[in-house]
Order: sequence, then structure tokens, then C-alpha cells
Amino acid sequence: MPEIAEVETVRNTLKKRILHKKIVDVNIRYAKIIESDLDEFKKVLIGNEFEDILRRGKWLIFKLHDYYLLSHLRMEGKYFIKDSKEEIVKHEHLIITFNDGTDLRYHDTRKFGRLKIVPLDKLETTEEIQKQGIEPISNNLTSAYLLEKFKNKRLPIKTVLLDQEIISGLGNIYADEVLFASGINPLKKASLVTKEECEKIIASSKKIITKAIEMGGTTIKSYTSSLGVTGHYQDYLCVHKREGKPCPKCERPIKRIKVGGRSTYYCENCQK
DNA sequence: AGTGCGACCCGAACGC
DNA sequence: TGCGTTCGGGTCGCAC
Repeated sequence: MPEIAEVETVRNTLKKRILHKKIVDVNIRYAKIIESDLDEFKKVLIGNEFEDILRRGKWLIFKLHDYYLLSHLRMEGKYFIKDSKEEIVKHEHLIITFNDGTDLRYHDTRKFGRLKIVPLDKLETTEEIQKQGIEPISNNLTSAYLLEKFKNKRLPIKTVLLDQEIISGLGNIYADEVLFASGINPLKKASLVTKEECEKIIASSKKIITKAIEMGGTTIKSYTSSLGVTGHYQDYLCVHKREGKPCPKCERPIKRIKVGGRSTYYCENCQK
């Protein structure tokens, strides 16, 4: 679920609620989501405090005094802030307790999310962070860069847009939306995408992501960002999850196909 | 190096 | 109603 807009919304929401509070306890209830040594993980967190929250692609980066806590929500990870006295519910896998009687709780139905700690000076050399491509909302994203990256890719453009090492942060929802807005068929081989089409991909990515962040992300199924905040971008989706519904431009029914194993929605008429 | 596909998990939606 | 199957907003590892 969480794509860049959702992660950004979580970041902004949590920043208002958890900074500069002393961590007094850490309860790991499902250890496999933690990629660091568990004792070290706890030792680093307890007595520490979050000083800032950053984001790189879909990675949330919590800055501690001497370490970063990296968190990837994958498909269904969510953060909640609750009173420490509240009963722990199913799927709350990590509970960080603050000295003011509140908890930051990581909830993940499918257990796909991952967390790890890295020392401050090791962030840039951490593989997960190093691999991230250019942010869609960055001015460094140019058609020259995309053309170079697409050059040797025979994969469908849709699949390549999901490659975090090229553009970081686009997921299945916004990839469909970007291609619709750009008038590009999701099955078109990436190596055949033109400079003009790259310009369209860049312009529509910026527009769609900016708007989605403004709307607090997209809520599909039960996804809510932290604190029960619900995104509203789903009201603006043109093609994703709209199989059979009329295309916003030409009114013909939206098609659903599989591309690289992922559900893909598009308009046959507008995306030749 | 680039590509294809199963694996990781679970619950909801669907089909009978 | 009940039971089995399919699917998914993401990424990784492995085989070719």
C-alpha cells in the first residue's frame, strides 16, 4: 500500500507526535521483522529519543541520537500511537513505549515490513538506501536520466517504473496513474519509450505524487496511515482499481491485465 | 546484466 | 453456512 505519498503522510503525522520523547521500553512480539540483532536493537532504542523523521523512497528513517531506525512498511505496515495501557491487539509486532505513557506501535497484518538500525555515519552506505533511485519529486529526475536507464530494458515500462533503483517511491497504484496521465501503454518496452514520453512521465509523476501527498495518500482496503488518518487520493484515481468503469477521458471501459505479475489497469484507447 | 518466478505472510473476496 | 481457492498497495533470492 504504502507508496511514497503514504510514507510521506506517515512521516508528517508521526513527526508531530513522537519527537523528543524518551523511549523507556521496547517490546518485540514478532522478531522476524527486525533485521538487526535483537539485543542491540533494544539497547540502542531504550533511553534514546527520536530527533527527526526522514524519508528515502518508501523507507522511513527515524533519527535517533546516534543511530537511524529504518522502517519499510511493505504492503500493510502501519504505525499507531496508543496509550500504553491499551490492550495489545493482533498484528502489533513492535511496541515502543515512551516516558509519557504512550506507545508507538507497528502493526503489520502480513508481516512483510522490515526494520533495522544503522549508525548515523553508515546511512549512505546502507544497501537499502544506496540502491534508491531518484525521487519523482526531485529536480534531478530528467528525461536524459530516464532514457539512459531505460536503454537496455526490454521489460514493459510499467514493470520498470516499479524498479526502485530507477525512480524511488513509485508503486503499483501510481505507476498505473502515471502511465495513464502520460498516455503510454503499460506493455510498451521501456527501451522504446521516447524522450517526449519520458518528459510526460516526469511531469505526471510530479503532479500525481504532489497531489497524493496533499490528499494524505490513497486508502485502499483498510489502509490508514498512523493515528487512523485516512488518505483521500483514491477519489482521484483515474484507472487503478477501476476495471470496467469508464475512462475519465474517452469513457471506454478501463481494462485490467497482468504485467510482470502485477495487476495493471489502463485504457486501451488512450494508452496506445 | 537482464529477466522470470516463487517465496515471504495473512485476511478478504470469491466460487461452489 | 461452510470450505477451498485466489488475490494483493512490495521486495528479495535464485535460476537461467
